[in-house]
Amino acid sequence: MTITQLKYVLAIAEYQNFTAASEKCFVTQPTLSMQIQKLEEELDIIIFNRKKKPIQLTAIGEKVVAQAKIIVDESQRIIDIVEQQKGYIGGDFKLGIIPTIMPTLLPLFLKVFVKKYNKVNLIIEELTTEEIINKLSEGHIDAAIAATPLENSIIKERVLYYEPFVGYVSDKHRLFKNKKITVEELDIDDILLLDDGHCFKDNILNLCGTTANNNKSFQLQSGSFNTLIKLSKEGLGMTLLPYLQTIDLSETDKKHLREFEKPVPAREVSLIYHKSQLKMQLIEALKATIDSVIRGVIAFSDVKIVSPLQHKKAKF
Amino acid sequence: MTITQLKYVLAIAEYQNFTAASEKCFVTQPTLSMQIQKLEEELDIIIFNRKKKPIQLTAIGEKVVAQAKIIVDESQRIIDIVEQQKGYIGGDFKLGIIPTIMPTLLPLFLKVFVKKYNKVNLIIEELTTEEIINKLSEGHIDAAIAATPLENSIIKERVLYYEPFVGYVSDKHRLFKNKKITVEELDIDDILLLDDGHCFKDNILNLCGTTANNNKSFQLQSGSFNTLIKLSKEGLGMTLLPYLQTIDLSETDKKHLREFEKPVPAREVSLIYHKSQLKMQLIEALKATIDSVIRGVIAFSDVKIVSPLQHKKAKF
DNA sequence: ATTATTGATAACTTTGCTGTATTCATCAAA
DNA sequence: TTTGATGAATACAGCAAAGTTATCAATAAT
Repeated sequence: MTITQLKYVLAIAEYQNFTAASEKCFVTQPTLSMQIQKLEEELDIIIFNRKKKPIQLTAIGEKVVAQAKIIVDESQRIIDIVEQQKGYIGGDFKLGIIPTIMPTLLPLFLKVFVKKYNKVNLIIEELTTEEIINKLSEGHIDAAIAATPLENSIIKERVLYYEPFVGYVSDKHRLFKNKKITVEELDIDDILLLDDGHCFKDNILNLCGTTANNNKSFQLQSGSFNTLIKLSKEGLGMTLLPYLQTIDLSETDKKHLREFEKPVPAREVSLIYHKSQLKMQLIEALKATIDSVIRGVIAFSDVKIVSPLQHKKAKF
Repeated sequence: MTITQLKYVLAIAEYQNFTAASEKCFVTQPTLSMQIQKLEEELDIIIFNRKKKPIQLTAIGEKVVAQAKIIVDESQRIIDIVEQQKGYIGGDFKLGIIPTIMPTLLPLFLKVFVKKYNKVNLIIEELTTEEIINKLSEGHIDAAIAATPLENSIIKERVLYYEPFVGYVSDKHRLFKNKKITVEELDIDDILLLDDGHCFKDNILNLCGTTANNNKSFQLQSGSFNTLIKLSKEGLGMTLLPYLQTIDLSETDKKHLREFEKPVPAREVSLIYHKSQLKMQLIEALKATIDSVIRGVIAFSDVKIVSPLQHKKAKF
């Protein structure tokens, strides 16, 4: 049994296809066939049921794959440990970021980070929370930035900051006259929301304690806050923005912003990574960088955390 | 990096000698030299300091060895998992037992166990608690039976039974007239003890709350309970026996036994194994066997646990 | 100074992984 | 039923890498 064989097993289990897996492993398909056969013979078991299309794991195959993941992870870690000891911060670092954080947070830390850690090849991908969870567990990304808590046992979370929600209210809106707004004054039916799939939408639904928005006069969802702001100006309702989205608005737009009364509802934004804690020194370096830049932008204050998990309020 | 290389690293780290390690790995010494060099080159570190005699681990070598242990353990486990899934209970099983348990417990379960699990090649070794801890952590034995708790973080414990202490009192002794005895009546200075190194001796010292026995009129220690009994008969004091030692005594000897008042002081006897939980199915099988035979011999009752750790009373 | 011990090196053998080419099995469509 | 497409297994050759034997070099012990 070799680590290479175990990596092959994991690749095949993931792609459910020898040929596709072989490409990802940078070997030919017969190589995989042979190595899997050897491993199956050595352990005297059958890992894959090739009869089914696509190929399936046998019951025992499932267990072998689970253990193989541990072994491969731990063997990756030995390199990690060595580099940490050498004090070297470098190599590829794949980071996923959810769409509602990406455009506002990235400009804040990117320049600082790549300058400080110029040996790191940072690869950033915009992903939904769901995609992030999948890619983290498969090891396709090393870490991600998302709204938390996720309550996922394979993922570890390190809180970066709490980002308050801010109301954007058109001058025709009933709340425009108020200097500050409260959660109780919100009416889910006149709040413009992002597309399904954005966890920021779920944040707001949770904030309002609503599960569905059936009794709305129109159904209109957008993937961009700019669109929501424009629609709001047209008098189609108000919207809620995460704080970082508001700092670059024009002065005229800023007149439409309404902060919440304390405790201000906020989302928790965290750096998340696989529990196996690979690339920890890179993750620590990234967290330190973001911590340092965010300190000048968001002041910690009296906030009330709203969970991104659908229909669930965060316990705090 | 291969699992084989990591095994070589572990062997060399353990024996601090390439030649000795090579024998244990069933390869020649140059093989080890070359493979270690390859690994060191791949990781771009030096694992062993060959200048010193015997060879020493470098700082980073220590970390690599620790991680290598994890990887090798986990890769061993994959075989374990497969066999468990196949429902196969077999293979070598190396069991250590402390001297004060060995002669009394072994006859109780050995026959039953080897008959039921005839595919298992049981290898039993009489070892002190200290030797057991060393051998367990090095992986030289799979499990052991000893007095617990040990409070060792790499060792897991499964309690088998609580074995009461029983006094053996000669007819000239001041306690002979009593039907039952109490801890308070004991005088450490007239109790005959086993050799140093036997944890049963430490049990008794803890029981009496004594750290040393300086003010004794004579120094006489033995490695066998039979000797202690004989000396006791000579009027040289009383002694304490673990319950299982008493059931095979002659009828005359039994007249000298004095049970304790409840709560009866007792030692906790456990099946212990490495926290990595290799060979779990065998360990479970052994525990089940011992559980079944011990039930007819020791009735659980009101006991007070005495710790085997020197100068430390067990919290319960 | 001599001998013993022990790790490194060199030359050579053997094992076995990998790639190319091909075959085989399965399933779906004609 | 035949045919074609897809995807895994097989055959075989080439080569990289692990292993062995023999020997050297360095250090420690007598």
